[in-house]
Amino acid sequence: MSSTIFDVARVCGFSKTTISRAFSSPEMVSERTRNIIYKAAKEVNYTPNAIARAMVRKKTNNIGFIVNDQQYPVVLNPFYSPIFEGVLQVGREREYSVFIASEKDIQLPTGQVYVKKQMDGVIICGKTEQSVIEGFRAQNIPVVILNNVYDLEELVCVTVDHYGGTVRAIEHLIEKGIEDIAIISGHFSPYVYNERFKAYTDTLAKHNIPLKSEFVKTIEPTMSEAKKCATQLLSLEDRPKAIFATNDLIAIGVIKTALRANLRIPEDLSVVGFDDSNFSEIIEPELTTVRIDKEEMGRIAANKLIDILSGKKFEKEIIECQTKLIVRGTT
Amino acid sequence: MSSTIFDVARVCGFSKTTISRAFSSPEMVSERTRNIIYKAAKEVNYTPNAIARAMVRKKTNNIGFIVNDQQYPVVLNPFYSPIFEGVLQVGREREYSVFIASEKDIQLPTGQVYVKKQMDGVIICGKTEQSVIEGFRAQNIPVVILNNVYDLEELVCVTVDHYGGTVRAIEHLIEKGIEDIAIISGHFSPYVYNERFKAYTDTLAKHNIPLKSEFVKTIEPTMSEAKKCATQLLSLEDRPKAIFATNDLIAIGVIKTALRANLRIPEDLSVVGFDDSNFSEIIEPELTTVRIDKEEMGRIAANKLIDILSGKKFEKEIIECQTKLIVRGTT
DNA sequence: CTGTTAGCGCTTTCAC
DNA sequence: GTGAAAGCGCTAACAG
Repeated sequence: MSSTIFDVARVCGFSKTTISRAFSSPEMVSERTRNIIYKAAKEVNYTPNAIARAMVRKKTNNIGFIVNDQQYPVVLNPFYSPIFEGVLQVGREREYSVFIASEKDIQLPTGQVYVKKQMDGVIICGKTEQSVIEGFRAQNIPVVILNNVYDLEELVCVTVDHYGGTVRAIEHLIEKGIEDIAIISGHFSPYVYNERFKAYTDTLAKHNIPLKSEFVKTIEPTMSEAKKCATQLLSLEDRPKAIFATNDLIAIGVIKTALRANLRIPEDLSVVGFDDSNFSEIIEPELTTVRIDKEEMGRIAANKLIDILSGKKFEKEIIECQTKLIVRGTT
Repeated sequence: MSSTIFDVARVCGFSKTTISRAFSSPEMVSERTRNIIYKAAKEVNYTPNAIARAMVRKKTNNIGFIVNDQQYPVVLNPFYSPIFEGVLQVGREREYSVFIASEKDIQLPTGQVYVKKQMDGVIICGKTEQSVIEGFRAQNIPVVILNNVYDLEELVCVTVDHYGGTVRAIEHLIEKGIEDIAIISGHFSPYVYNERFKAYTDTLAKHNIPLKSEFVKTIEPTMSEAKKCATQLLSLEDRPKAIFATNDLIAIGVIKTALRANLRIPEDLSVVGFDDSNFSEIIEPELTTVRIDKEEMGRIAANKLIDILSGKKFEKEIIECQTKLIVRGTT
C-alpha cells in the first residue's frame, strides 16, 4: 500500500538507516544526502510509519485522558472541557498527542485493566476504582489523578482548593450584610462535597450566624433539579437572601427561577456559583462565582505526567489549585 | 519492562501463537487452554501490546479529528464540541479511538502532510487547504470533510442546510408580523456565510419586504463585537423589531445589550440565533434558534469514515444535515 | 557520514 | 487445537 523506507532506499540508493536518520535525526546526515532522500521520499510519497517507530522506541508520545463513563460527555461538560483543553495545549507544546478514553476502553474480558490503546501515560479524572490506578501502574503506565485524591505511593493528584473558595464566597455575601445564606450542593464526589460543605458551615459559625437546616439542600446537579429546589427555597416563609450553589449550572437554575418569580437580582436575592464555567457570562445578570483555573489544572496534570514520562520521579503529592472569587452582577 | 507474550509462554508452557490466539481469537483455543493462559497472563501482568498488534495488522483502530488551529480550542467551542462528542460516541460503538489533532500535528519538515500519529482515517473540520486532503489520500488515509464542501472524487462532505434553516428563522419572524428584521452575520467561511445571507435576502424578497442596508451587518463572531453592533442597530432612529444573528453567541450579545437598554424581549425586540448551542437555554429569556443536530453530524461523519475504513466505497457525496427552528422565549 | 545486523512484540501462514 | 517460522517498518548499536 503506502511506501516504506525500503521504497525510498530503492529510489535513492542509500541504506534504510540513513533514510531513517534523515527523518529522525537530520543533523546526522549530510545536507546533500538529506536533500536527495527527501526528494526520493516525495517521489514515492513516503512518510515515516508512526507505529513501527513507536514499536522500536517503545514510546508512542501519546497520553490518555480518562474519564468515568458517568461523567460523559466530557467534551460537553463545562468543567472538564477546559481541563481537557489545557492538557491538549501542553501536549502540543511537548509533542504528545492526547486520547480521550472512557473506562470502557480499558477493560479486558478477563476484567484486568487493559491498555487497548497506545499510550505512554494517563490522566484519570474524577471517580475511579483504586484498582484501575494500580492496574495501570502494574503495566508501567504512569498515572496522574485529576480532581480527586488517592493515598498511594508516588501518586500525584491535582485538585482544587474547594474549602478556601467556598470560604471566600460566603464571606463575600456576609460582607454585603447578608446572613440568610442558603446552600444548594450538587451530589459530587464525597471529597468535593465535604470540603465545600464544611467551609460553608465553618464560615457561618465563624461569623456567629446560626445554621438553618431548611437552608441546606443537596441535589443532582442538573438545571431542572436546581429550579425545583430554588422554587422551594424561595417560597419559604423566611426565605434566604442569598443562595450559594456549588456549581454554576445550579446557580443559573436559581437565577432563572428567581427572575421568573419577579425577584430582582441582586437586590432581592444574591447568587454565587462555583467553577466560573463559560455559562457564567452568558446569563444576565452575569454570575458571581468562584473561579477554578481549569485550563491550568489540565496543564499542571499534563506537565507532571510528561515529566514522569521523561524519567523524573516524584514523591506522593497533592497539588491544590487556588481559586478566586469573581464578582459580577448577581451579588 | 512490562511483560510480553513470551513471559506468559514461559509460565504456562504454551507457544506464543496459542497465547496470541487466546487474546485475539479466543474461539480458536480450547477452553481449558484459554483459562490456563489467562491465569498465567494475570500472574505476570501481561496485556497485549497494542503497538505490536497494530504493526502487524496494519490497522490502529484510531481515527483523527482534525481542526484548523484558528478554530482552537475545539473542545471549548460550543459548535465543534458536540460534533466531537458524536464522533466519540460512534468510536466507542465501533471500537475506534479518536485523536484530536490540529493541523500542526500533520506537517513534516519537508512540508509534506505527515501522519505523525497512528490513525487509520481522519475527519477534517472547517477550513483546510485542498492539498491537505490530497496529502492524506496520497498516503491511503481516507478523509471525510465536516462543515465544509470540496469538490473531489469520492469525497464525502457532511454539512448543514444553512439556507433552509435561515429561511425558517426569517419566516417565523414574518409570521409574527415583524418586517423590520436586521441580520448580524458572523465572519464564517464563505460557504456558510453566503448560504445564510442569501436565504435572508431571498426570504425578505419573497415576502415583498424591502431590504434595508442599515439592517445588514457583518462582524467577527465574538460577544463584544456583537454587543457593539447591537448597540448601533438599536440606536438607529428606525430601529429593527427583530434581529437574526447567524450564531447563538452573537444573539446572546444582542439580548444582553437589549436588556441593559431596558428593552423587553420579545415584546420590544425579537431575537433569533443559529446553532442551538448549549448557551441558548442558559440566557433568560431562552433563545429561539435554528437547531443543528451537531452530535448527529459528528456521528454521520464518523460512521462514514469507519465504513470507508471497513472497505466500503462511496461516490462523491454531500450530506446535508437538516435544521429545525426551536422556538423559545425571545420571539 | 553511512551501512550492517539484529531485533521491538505480535499475528499469520503453514504444518502437524 | 496447537506450534514453528517469517515478517510488519523502523531504529539502535556497532562498525567502517
